[in-house]
Amino acid sequence: MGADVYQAPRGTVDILPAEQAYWRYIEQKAAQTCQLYGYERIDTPVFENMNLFSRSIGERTDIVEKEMYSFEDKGGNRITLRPEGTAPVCRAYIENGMHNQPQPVKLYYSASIFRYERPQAGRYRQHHQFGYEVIGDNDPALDAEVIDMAWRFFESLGLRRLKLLLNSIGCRKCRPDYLASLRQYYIGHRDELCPECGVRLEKNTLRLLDCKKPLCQQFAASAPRSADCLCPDCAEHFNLLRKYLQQLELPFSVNHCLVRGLDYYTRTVFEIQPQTGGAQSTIGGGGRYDDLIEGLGGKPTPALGFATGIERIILNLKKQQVAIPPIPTPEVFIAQAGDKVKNEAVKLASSLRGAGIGVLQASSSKSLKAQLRQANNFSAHYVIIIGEEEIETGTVILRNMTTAEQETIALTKLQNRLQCPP
RNA sequence: GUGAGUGUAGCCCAGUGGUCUAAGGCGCCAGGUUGUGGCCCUGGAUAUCGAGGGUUCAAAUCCCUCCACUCACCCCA
Repeated sequence: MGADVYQAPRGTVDILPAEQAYWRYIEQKAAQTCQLYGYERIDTPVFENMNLFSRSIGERTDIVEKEMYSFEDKGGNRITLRPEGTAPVCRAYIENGMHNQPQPVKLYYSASIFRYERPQAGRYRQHHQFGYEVIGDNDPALDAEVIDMAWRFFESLGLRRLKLLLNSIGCRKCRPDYLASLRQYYIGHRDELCPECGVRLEKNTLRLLDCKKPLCQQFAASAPRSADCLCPDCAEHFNLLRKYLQQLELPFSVNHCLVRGLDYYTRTVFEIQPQTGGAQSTIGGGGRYDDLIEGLGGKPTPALGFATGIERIILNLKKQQVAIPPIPTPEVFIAQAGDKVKNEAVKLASSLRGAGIGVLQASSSKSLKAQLRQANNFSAHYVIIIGEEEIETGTVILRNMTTAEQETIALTKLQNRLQCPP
């Protein structure tokens, strides 16, 4: 690479003006949805102490083992750029004594997430997640609400043809027994598994279930199912959740191979995916993490949440050709005829802006023809033409760029005319 | 981290060893008479052909290394 060629680091992108309409659209829908369900926004630091993530996500997950951006700062602290959003929110909940607030506490965030991965479409080293957490209540109706909210959010964006996958992976009481029987089952097929699954068998038994190799999928299909091995409390919780989801007419399907990559999940896990899509198709997912807050040093506190990747949402909005409202630009353009009137043009622009009217100014060196072309390129609806003749009579020419009609109008009436067009 | 593909102006792309001091389209800029856009016409600017090195009389075209992107694995949003 040339010594003086600068490019954005691998896996990062500039979000250019042309893309911003998507971001603003999603941001706005997210905030609306959150308000509808009673969530308040929280912003946590971009970096945290490393052990917050290794303890919460799981020491032996891929995220912690090989994907974190970690470094030592000048004070010798082990720092990590946040690789997910839930643990920081839980840390903030504990640190700020939010258990003293009325429970549950409902928080949402929209934040940059950092993971050192090999970039692909829909996968970046810096990406953005919108997520929300409801902390301090174990009511399965809240699980249903969290899922319903995610679904409603995607619908409000105009995304269609999504599918909702659901599973329950039990709690610390019943999961060990389930994992033991799963392990037992897979040990019986050890020699037939793919090499990766051989490793998973030792390292992360649950993940055996979502291997994509056809043969491994056959084993997964007849493997013991977590939902069949729940303790009475978890079974009741899962039953109620499904009942509520049916009430809400959410088209979920229980997928017993659905497990998630972070260790803190308990009971409910779910994912939302487009019906067609490549490898990184999941646009959002979440679940319950009833032990996480306690694990981070808080009081035992049930909680659950959801997160979605903005870049993947945009990918799908484009794929489904959803029309996005454009970001408004100034409607008025001031052109000047002759260079002696620049002073007046500058004053006029400022006074209109002071009245809340968006204004662009023409480049003074351009011909009037070029200024009009410039106005057209910027999609101005009105062009104000100001020249020496106009200044003498205290008027301007107001040209409507859509109808190509124009009139001479007194300067004193201009503002009113632009604010209340006939 | 593994495997495969790709990389020519702001964008889309032609070009597979000499006629390439690189073609076309979009976009941009300017003109088509004196103070008026969009269509049309004419003209113009913009490319160290991803970077570095090598082979050759000759390289955008062949080889090597690196960088980036895309796809799959892996993982996940």
